[in-house]
Amino acid sequence: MLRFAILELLERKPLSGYELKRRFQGSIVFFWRANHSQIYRELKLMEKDGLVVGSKVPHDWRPTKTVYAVTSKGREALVEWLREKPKLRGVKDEMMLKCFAFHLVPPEEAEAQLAHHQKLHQQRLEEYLKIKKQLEDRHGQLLETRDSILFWNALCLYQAMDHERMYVEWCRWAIARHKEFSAGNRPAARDGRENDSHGKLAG
Amino acid sequence: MLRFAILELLERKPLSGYELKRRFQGSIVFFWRANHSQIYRELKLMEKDGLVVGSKVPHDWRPTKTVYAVTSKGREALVEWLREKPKLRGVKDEMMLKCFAFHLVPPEEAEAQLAHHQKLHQQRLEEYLKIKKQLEDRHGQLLETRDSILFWNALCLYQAMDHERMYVEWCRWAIARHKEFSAGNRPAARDGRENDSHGKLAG
DNA sequence: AGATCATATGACAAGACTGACATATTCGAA
DNA sequence: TTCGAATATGTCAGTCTTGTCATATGATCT
Repeated sequence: MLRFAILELLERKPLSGYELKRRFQGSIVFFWRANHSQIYRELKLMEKDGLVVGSKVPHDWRPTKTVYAVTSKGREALVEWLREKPKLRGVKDEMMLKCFAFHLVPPEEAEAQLAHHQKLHQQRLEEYLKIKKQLEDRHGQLLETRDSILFWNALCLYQAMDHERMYVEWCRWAIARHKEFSAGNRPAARDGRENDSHGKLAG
Repeated sequence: MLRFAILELLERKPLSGYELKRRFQGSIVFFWRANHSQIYRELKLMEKDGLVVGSKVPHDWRPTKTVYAVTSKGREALVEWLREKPKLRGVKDEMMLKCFAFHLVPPEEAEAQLAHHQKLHQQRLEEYLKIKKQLEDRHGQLLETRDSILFWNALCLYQAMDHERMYVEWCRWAIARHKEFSAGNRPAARDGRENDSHGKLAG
């Protein structure tokens, strides 16, 4: 899995392990991440498998780096993988796992955790918006591009933003429901429910 | 991580490894999953750590099973974990990782994959709706419950549904954008964009 | 009679991932 | 001049996770 993420980036431009790590930050982080120890190890394995070749690039100052480029074998492996039907993999979400047992903690704490999580996702959303803005400044309206790399990149970015937005909204909604629950209110909130997301969507 | 998922379920009711696996299917699958080999191994480790105790329960027919119950130490560990602030973990999404490099495959194939993925998420959403319906048949309107276990359960279920809905919508939207892109259209679609999710939300 | 399904448990290999430790250089700031 | 930050690379231990193979039993279907 990780090796395909690496191949995708190297296919655009040969990079060293360190540069690769930085590229992850700016694009693939949306849906994949890895730390440097993982990346360096994987690069060596991939070289052994003939998917990439490394070449040493000396520097005046700074340590010599090894820049990796995709081989034709690597490119084939990447395309082959891209054409496979992806299977639907399960979500793993620590916050939700906790939420599932929040009846075991004091209600204020549960609510504080929801609020905290909302903030984290909000922040992440804002980072993504910043990245979007940068791309737009450089390339204009993303969806009007003729560049297929940029086009798919944009779709991915939108997906990542949708995800964060959904999460933020859910947190907000959950906190409101929880307040009602704690107060023991039933009917007062009912009229309002038609106007929030779950009133519309959950039917 | 897995051990807390297990503790959450055992805290409600002592279960054998096999039953635990089945419980995962019905509730925690929304945001965590594990196969049986993982569960059995973890249960043994947890018993060694004193978080659970197993007791053999013989059967007339069927092999004897070992039912595990949470110890007070296990319960403490669970609550302690629940009260920690959860850190925001990165998403890992194979489909999106592929999407990022879809410029390398023929456009029809990319689109077919999006459509296929949309269907998978649609199906998952329908499963969740079925589960929701079952819960409602048994307990009435979920958000009006006085049962805190059920309440949090419902919030989690709604989150899972929101997630699937978001994904389905994004796939639909992405396919439409991609058709425009392939056709080389720019302006024709512009008026319509104000009415779809990204016209509204991405600003 | 034979096949298959559901219950019930486990071993094992391989891969993925985290986090801490370790090292070396150069630049710029305090 | 000392400190930290950025560049650049690696090891290692331990954990988590996946997937496959293996083994039983009894029930039910054909």
